[in-house]
Amino acid sequence: MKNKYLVIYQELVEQIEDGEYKVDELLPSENELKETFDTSRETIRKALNLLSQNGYIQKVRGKGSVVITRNKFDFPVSGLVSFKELSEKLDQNAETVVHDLTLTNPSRHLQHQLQVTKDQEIWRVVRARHLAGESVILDKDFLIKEHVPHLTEDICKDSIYTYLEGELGLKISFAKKEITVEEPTLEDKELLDFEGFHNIVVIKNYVYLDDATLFQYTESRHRPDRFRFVDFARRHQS
Amino acid sequence: MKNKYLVIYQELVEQIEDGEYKVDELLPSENELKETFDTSRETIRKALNLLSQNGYIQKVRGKGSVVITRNKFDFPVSGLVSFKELSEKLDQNAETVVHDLTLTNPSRHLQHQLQVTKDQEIWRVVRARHLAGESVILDKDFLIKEHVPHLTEDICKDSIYTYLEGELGLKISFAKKEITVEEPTLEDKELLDFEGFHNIVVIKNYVYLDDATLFQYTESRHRPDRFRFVDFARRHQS
DNA sequence: AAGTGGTCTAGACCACCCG
DNA sequence: GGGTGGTCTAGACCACTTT
Repeated sequence: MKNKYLVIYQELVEQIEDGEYKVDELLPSENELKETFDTSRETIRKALNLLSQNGYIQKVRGKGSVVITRNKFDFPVSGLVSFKELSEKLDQNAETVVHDLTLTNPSRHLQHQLQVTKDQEIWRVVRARHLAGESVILDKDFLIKEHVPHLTEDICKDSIYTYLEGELGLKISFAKKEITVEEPTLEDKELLDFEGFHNIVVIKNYVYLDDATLFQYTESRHRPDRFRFVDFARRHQS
Repeated sequence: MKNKYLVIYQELVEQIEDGEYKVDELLPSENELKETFDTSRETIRKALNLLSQNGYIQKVRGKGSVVITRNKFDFPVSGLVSFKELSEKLDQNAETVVHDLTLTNPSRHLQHQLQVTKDQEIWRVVRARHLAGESVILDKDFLIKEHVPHLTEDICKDSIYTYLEGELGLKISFAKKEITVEEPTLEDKELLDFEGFHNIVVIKNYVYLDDATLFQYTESRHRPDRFRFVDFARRHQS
């Protein structure tokens, strides 16, 4: 509990989710909130901007902050979410099978994607994700060894992210994501239950650390029926 | 040219894109920028936060603002982009065929999606988008007549967004987007050049106005080879 | 006219990084 | 220790909506 504006943000999120402020209602004005939280208006505005960015409110000039609908199906695939968090949200029987966990030198393609030289060692992790008894997602992770000296099958079966952020204290700050639909490869057909599906959804992720260094490249290959992406785009200035 | 922080933002974007600041280099510090732009630090910070949100820089505590790579293929499909802007970016021969432009009463499904009653009239617009001579995208737009009294084929052939924002002065503020992969419908097969493709990428858009009212529901149906989505996700606080 | 959010200012203290 | 970005403050003026 440090940052005032974060505390205020969390407090307001809770109140909205508890239904204390309903959809289409107005939040108290910034001046009122300033008083109730005993702070300055700019700090209140920081908290409100967070609410706005995360899809809780829409600010309207001259009126106030309107509470808006978060879609029912609004689970946050948008942004950075690991399979572990995701399967917990979806509340399904989830299992992970590790097919490969090796140290290699990067191919030319990977050298380019990860911006490394051919002499830097790279972890290659291939995992199949099972939901409701079917193998539906193939995750291929490539991590720069320099940042991740150790990696075991147990870590990969659980969640690499949890390990990186928890044990290693690495701070992941942002990711660039590219989504395309492609023909399945032989590897896809081998490791996934494909049953007559003709395409595969490929999500390429470039993951950056807090200090702006690129350290991981991931391909997450989804059977099309098990793919859904939700995005929340706010219009900014030109 | 009004908002100081926007002017500063645009100035810095230009300098970065012109290569005055290169990838992995630091921008001048906030205090220096404060002086050069003759303003306060908070205003500089507002501009820098915009740069950060739009993927130009990564701020590192104790060091400065690092310029980061925008991928070469980084055309902004992320966020709200109309077909017109998109085809201009891609620099292809683009054409739009209007297949339907009618006023109807909403089906039960649409009543739900648009949150309207069955008595409110709705524009139904169906357009096929042609790129390089092939019909590859099917756009189905549903607009609430209350907000858009007039609509002509010419407007639809050009860009509905341009008309709404330009002529009508409507301000679009944000959209919720959902991407899935589905089986093509008969309509898809009729109106698109499908040639052996087995899936279709469906992008459902819920578009909101400045005052937080929902006014449009759109389905954009892409042939899989013509679909690509780029996202830039920043990790925020818990 | 009163109230709302949007912008801008000048100053302060802090946590962090680096030489 | 000096510089950096992160947070917070108290106050000001503006554009907009509502009564």
